[in-house]
Amino acid sequence: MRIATWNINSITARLPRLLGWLESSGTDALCVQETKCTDEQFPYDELRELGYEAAVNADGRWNGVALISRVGLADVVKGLPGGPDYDGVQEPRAVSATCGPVRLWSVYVPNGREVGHAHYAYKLQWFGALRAAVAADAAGDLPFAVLGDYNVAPTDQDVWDLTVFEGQTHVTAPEREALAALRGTGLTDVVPRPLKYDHPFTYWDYRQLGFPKNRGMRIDLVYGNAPFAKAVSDSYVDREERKGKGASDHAPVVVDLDL
DNA sequence: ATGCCGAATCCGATTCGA
Repeated sequence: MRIATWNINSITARLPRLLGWLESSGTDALCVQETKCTDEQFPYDELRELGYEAAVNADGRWNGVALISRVGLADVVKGLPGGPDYDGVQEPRAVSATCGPVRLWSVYVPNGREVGHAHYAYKLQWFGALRAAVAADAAGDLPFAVLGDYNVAPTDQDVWDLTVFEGQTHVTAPEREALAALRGTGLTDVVPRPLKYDHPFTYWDYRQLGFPKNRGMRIDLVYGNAPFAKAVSDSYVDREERKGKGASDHAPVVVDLDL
């Protein structure tokens, strides 16, 4: 089966591309982030016409995640159990479900904004809650993976120029330690192959020719447990989807599984 | 050609993103 994760930066603005990409890629289950819509605005009907059902956790103009599947959606959980509030609100940043033989999470980790900002503390708290919530499944015998926009570059090689990010979020030690702690539950970073250049960036800023100059970051990650990682036959970043007018600033990360 | 930021919202300046 083929699964993927994609920060689509508004499912409304991206709907033609989303529908076209689902068909052309033959993806069975897709994790999406930044739907930027309410549940009422979510394009359930258009997806159903292509044979997909969706589990959605979205409440308006910011954030929002979904699982889109044509191989089943069972035991849906909306939200991050035990997750922290921000400004007194539980933001829609997680949804999980069992899609055929594999249990998947779609996550949109808080950005953090600036080191020392309340949003940065919230980001680290959110990682702690995620670790606790997935620990049992990560150590389990069934294929399991947490996919999404982690808003952290795991290594120095995962940003196009480290000097640009000095003192910024996404590369700090506490954020990387939070990722390492998450892996410590039994998850492996399934690193995709790039379709061009030497590093599998997944995000390129819209501004200043970020994509043509390959000024990217690898922040969209697939963290799978041992049964999941063992089943991976291929993985790549579909940078073709980042091209042209009407692209998201993130490209889909595709994973093929012998399941 | 991969091309100089884009999306949602109290309709247009503001907020957010990484």
